[in-house]
Amino acid sequence: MKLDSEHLEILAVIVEKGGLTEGADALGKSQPSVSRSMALLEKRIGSALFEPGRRPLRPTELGQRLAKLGGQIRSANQEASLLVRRFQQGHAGRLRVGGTQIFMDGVISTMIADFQSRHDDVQIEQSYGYMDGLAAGLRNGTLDCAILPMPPAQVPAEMTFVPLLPGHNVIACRAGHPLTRRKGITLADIDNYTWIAPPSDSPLFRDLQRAVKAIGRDDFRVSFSGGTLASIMSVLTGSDALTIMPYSVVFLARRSLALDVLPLRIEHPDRQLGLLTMTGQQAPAALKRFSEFLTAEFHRLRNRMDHELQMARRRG
Amino acid sequence: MKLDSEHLEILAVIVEKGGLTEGADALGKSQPSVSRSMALLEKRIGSALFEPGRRPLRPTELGQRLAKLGGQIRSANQEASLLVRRFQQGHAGRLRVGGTQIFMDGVISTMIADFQSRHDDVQIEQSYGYMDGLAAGLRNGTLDCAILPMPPAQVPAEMTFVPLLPGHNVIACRAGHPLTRRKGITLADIDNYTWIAPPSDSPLFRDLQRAVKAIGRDDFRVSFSGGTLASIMSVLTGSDALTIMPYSVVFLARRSLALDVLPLRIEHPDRQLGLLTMTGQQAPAALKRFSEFLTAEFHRLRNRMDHELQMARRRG
DNA sequence: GTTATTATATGACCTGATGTTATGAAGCTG
DNA sequence: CAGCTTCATAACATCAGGTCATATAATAAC
Repeated sequence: MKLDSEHLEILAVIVEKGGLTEGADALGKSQPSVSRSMALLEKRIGSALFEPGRRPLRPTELGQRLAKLGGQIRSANQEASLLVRRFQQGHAGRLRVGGTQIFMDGVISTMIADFQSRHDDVQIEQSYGYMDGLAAGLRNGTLDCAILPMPPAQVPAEMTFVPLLPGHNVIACRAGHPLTRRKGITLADIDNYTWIAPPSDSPLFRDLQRAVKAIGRDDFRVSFSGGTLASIMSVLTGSDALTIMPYSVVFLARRSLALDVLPLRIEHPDRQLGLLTMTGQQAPAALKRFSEFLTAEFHRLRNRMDHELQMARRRG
Repeated sequence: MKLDSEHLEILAVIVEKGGLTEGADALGKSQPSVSRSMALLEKRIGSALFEPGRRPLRPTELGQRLAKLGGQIRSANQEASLLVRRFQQGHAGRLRVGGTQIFMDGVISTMIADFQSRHDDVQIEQSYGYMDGLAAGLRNGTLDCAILPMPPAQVPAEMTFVPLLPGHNVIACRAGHPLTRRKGITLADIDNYTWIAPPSDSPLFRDLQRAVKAIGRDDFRVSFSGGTLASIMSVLTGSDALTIMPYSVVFLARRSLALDVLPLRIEHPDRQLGLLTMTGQQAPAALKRFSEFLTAEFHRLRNRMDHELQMARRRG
């Protein structure tokens, strides 16, 4: 025989509050309603839950013990309500975030760390990919959002793109690199150094090809390839090799690594680094939070980058 | 917002079984019923519990977590059902047993120990009293049963008395007492020894008075009084004092103490030691068990006492 | 791709639990 | 014993939740 959990919860409150009337109050129900629920429960189990003929209603031994179980049920139920609320407010949940490797590793991951320290119950599943894969992930529901560089004109119809930062690539090198001491850098200067290549299927790699071509060369010497950001940084700071990177990545990495940027403008399509999501789809609330958080963080990041730019101009 | 515990339980089963249809089966409900319950829950919380457009229904992150809480509720509920069943079968519960001191201490307490070793969840609250107090306790519901000597004719109308043993008192002394070596014991013989008096308000004390009077004396010397069974036994075995006691108490005590019984018949009203309960009242199931248990135990006790009587007759 | 199969959702209907207010009965208190 | 408090009951309305029949949609099979 299955008991009604609701009945047990009511019982728990009555016993806790010390009386049917007070219990009804605490439950926000009318006294007769509660009374009848208990009568029904007693009828079901065929035993008394309360000592008969006692006016401040006192539980029997059985009533007492069932009330305890009712209390367990009650607290589980309350926790469930709480959980729902937190999910809806985005304080809990799962967020599947996809993005391009270098940018995720160099910029987003520290922001995710910040985000999680404020929303400790949001579980983030990160994955890597480029535009096509990420879009597919969004479409088939295995991703909640994607962070990637994108020409605003190419945003798929059913998706929304929130730009976060201009997609500005630079040529990076170790601090103190010989080229940083030159005033005017020439083709020949650059030609003396090898390149660290980003993954060969990445847009960054194509950017590198394009940039080199724009400088007037068809090929370039690759001294290191196939690594993720961590390896690239190690090679970069430990050698005179050059690489191409989003400026934001260099900017942030400079806080802990000795890096520098060559004063050379690189041509590439007008892209924005931003957040891509499915448009109509009802998004998890945590996504909204995450999106707002990223927007704010990138706003700050931009300010800091602009500020540094001012300083650099003043200096030279 | 309060969620329906029933819904959470259903969710738990669905998630556990891996599908709505299987879950409905496991719950013994129809598939549409379960489907609608989930639809209702989703509507209430305003979020999806299952990934949309997945045929073997798969829970969302929120659904997964709520299901876990539903599982907790479910197991508490099941435990409640179990508890009720055990109560009804008398394997659990509380039994308030009252009785006369000497008899409770000397006979019933060991039986209670036996009973509890078989019904480990029955909690026994023992109290002492004599007829009037015990009857009052039964009437006002502070006692579930009483164990006491009673003349069958005096059983109150609203109560039921189950005789367990003839209320046969004897004069006890230490083993090896001088009187046990005599063939015919005379008044004068007894007069040489002092008495250990049972509590002065006990029927046993009145029995002692009556017995002494029947022998032809009006008074008797009391060397010890006011003790419970344990003290009485100590004094009895450590001195030549005599006392009056139910034979059953002496019989059982002899297993571990050096006691003997004087071959003197004591006159007293025709009483039965037995179990007194309220008649109509719906008794706790544990009481029925206890009553049956006592009946069986006393049956065995009687057989053993009879057997010893046979042996004693044969010997002398 | 089309069909078959299986899984889930929906409609129509009925029962029963639960909410309400008004009121009666019974224990507790002074 | 009077009066207060506490609980139970009656009468009624509403809605959750049970059923079966059936539609729809995802997956599997061909």
